[in-house]
Amino acid sequence: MSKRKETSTNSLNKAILSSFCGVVHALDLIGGRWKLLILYKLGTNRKRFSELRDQLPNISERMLTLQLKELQRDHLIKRTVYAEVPARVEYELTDTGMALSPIWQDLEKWGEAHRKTFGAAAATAQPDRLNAV
Amino acid sequence: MSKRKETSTNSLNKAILSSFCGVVHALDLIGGRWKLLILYKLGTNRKRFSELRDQLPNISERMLTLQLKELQRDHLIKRTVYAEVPARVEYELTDTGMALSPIWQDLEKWGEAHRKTFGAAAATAQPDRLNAV
DNA sequence: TTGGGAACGAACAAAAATGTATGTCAAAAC
DNA sequence: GTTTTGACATACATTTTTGTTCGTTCCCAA
Repeated sequence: MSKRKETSTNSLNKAILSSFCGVVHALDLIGGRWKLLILYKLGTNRKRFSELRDQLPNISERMLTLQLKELQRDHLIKRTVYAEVPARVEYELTDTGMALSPIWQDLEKWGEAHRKTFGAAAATAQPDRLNAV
Repeated sequence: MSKRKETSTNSLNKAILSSFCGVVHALDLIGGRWKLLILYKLGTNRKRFSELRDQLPNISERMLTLQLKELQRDHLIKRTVYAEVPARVEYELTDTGMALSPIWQDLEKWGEAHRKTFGAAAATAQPDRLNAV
């Protein structure tokens, strides 16, 4: 989120791919470690910063802040500040964010099925090196 | 893919989240810059290494190799080597990989719709800093 | 006997993502 | 006047991902 080099091949590839394929664009918006989880938590009802922090295992405040800011920038969530002291801030899904919901429900099913079939071992198992025909 | 530090908070978080939520597990498998694109290219029919390389804008051979290896490890694609000279290798989706297809078709729609609505400007626009109530 | 193409592997370098520690702000409670 | 609280900001360190360059192998064809 901070310092980037806009001219790196890395950045350029990202932009190219993102403009050329909707899926990649989508992944850009919801990718990363925490975003889908945050959206998921907000799926049912609006939550405040501290609630999210407490419900997301191990997230640091910095990460939460960054992700929320990006999600807001990309119009997936809406942020509301209440002028109280100490401040209270609430987050909720936008319509665009809600539109994702059926998709990650399917993805959830697929992911669970995959895990049940292949187990955690899949993460370390090596593929056959040669299966010639 | 190469040297990791299995004990870092980073790695641990990844593992924790992945085991606790199917969506995160799924994102683990199809995330990254190229994987969904590769799956997409293989969606219609099996392709060989060089075809993929030529059809993916700007991908390096190394990246393609790495991604293919991981996809194979995770049972999303199947690799077949023909004992010819020079070697010919073909890749195709497994059933698990195919099962993803409806999902990324929805994701594609969502991504396109998002881009049309918010445009490329979304990537640089800043959210309102304060919208007190 | 050199040269070629296909599909990689290895060493290295750059960039991006993630995590840690500490500081800020306002006003109200003590 | 010191402390407390929620929601961050800032500086910095670490880890992971992505990209670059070169080398390798196999046999056959020129």
